[in-house]
Amino acid sequence: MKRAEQASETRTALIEAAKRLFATRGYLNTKVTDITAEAGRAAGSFYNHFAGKEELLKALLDELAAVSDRFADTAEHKSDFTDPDAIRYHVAVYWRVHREHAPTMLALRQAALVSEDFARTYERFRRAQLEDLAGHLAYVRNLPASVETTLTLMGAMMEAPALLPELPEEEAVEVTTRFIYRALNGTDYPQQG
Amino acid sequence: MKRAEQASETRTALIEAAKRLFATRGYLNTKVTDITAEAGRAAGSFYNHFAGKEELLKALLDELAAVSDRFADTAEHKSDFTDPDAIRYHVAVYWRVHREHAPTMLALRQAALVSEDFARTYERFRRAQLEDLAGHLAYVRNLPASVETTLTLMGAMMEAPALLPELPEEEAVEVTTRFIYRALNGTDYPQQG
DNA sequence: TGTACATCAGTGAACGCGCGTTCACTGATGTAC
DNA sequence: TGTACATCAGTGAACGCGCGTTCACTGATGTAC
Repeated sequence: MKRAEQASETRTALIEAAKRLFATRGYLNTKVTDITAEAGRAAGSFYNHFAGKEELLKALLDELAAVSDRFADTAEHKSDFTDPDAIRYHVAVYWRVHREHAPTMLALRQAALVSEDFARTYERFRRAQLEDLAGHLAYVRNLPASVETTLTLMGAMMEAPALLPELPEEEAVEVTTRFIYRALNGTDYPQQG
Repeated sequence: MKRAEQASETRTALIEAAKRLFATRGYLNTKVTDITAEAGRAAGSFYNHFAGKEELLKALLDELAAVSDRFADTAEHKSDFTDPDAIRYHVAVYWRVHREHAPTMLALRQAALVSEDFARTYERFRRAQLEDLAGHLAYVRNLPASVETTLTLMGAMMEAPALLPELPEEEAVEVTTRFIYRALNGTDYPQQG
């Protein structure tokens, strides 16, 4: 095997091992040596690839940023939040990104607790999230509060499908959408037809 | 000064110091020696009063439980969540308890990340919270989802005032109430009559 | 009330565990000629 | 193609820092007589 391949295989193995461990026992509870053990490498090997656990997390965040951008770009999506479909689309995308990258998100949230630096990063992610939603509220006639405040509350609700693990994905997205729709518009879904 | 007084004064000083530090730098970031330093005592003194940082947190949780019970008992409150006042009352109580005990709640959430034991405690708190709300949903005719699911979403929204630090308390409670009212009932507030 | 001893809160230096990180070493891959 | 040397990924024992926890000591309060 070529050296470069070898190195990149180990790097990937470390990242995947880290994700598995972050998902099961959390970022703060995972030691560097846990990661190397899970990846089947020697402890020292870790430092050939990352300066420390923080740097590994930064690598995970880079992955995540790439994916988010991809989503943001593609979407030729409905804008009007008086239309349930427009809300549902955003809830679904948000949920899929977060579920796919659950270990990274969880690690980021935990890292933010003990590191100013990651706290800022987390805040930046949240803001970007909200800005994406901001434009869509302009269509709504009868918001429950100011745009800024409504955004904050709505942003919190976007996490809701994660709280409903016992429901099938589609249903979790649907009830979250309906909850948000009602809160934004002050009515239930419009009659079909 | 009597011995018992002396001991209880030190104990209190340690608890108050811990709360201050938990609030500013978080539970996980606070070391036992930080607490003793903040309280102006020697490091060893801590262990005359608590077996460790965990035991101190348990003492804080006992305080919190006492307060919560007191609130639960007193309240001869409105039950019908088709009435905005009933929702507002719950949002306000929840918010006041959480704000007053913010350092404890934050510590509990952080401790839950690294300890199974505290994770269970946190879950018990959350459940108790939801059960208190459950009875009130029976009045609502047109819930956005099943009672169980609606409860979960509503429970998440109860945290909302904490996300709105720039608003005065009353306003934060009000917008949260309105958001929840709409989501539950599928209409805006009823016309005043 | 006074004296002698016991108890106990508080002290802080020292100990030791856990874990992150280093580093001398190995063996395989790459390069020069 | 072959040989000699250089480079580099990976290894794991060992080192050392940070911090939780202990413990012998001090001095003040409590108790016995």
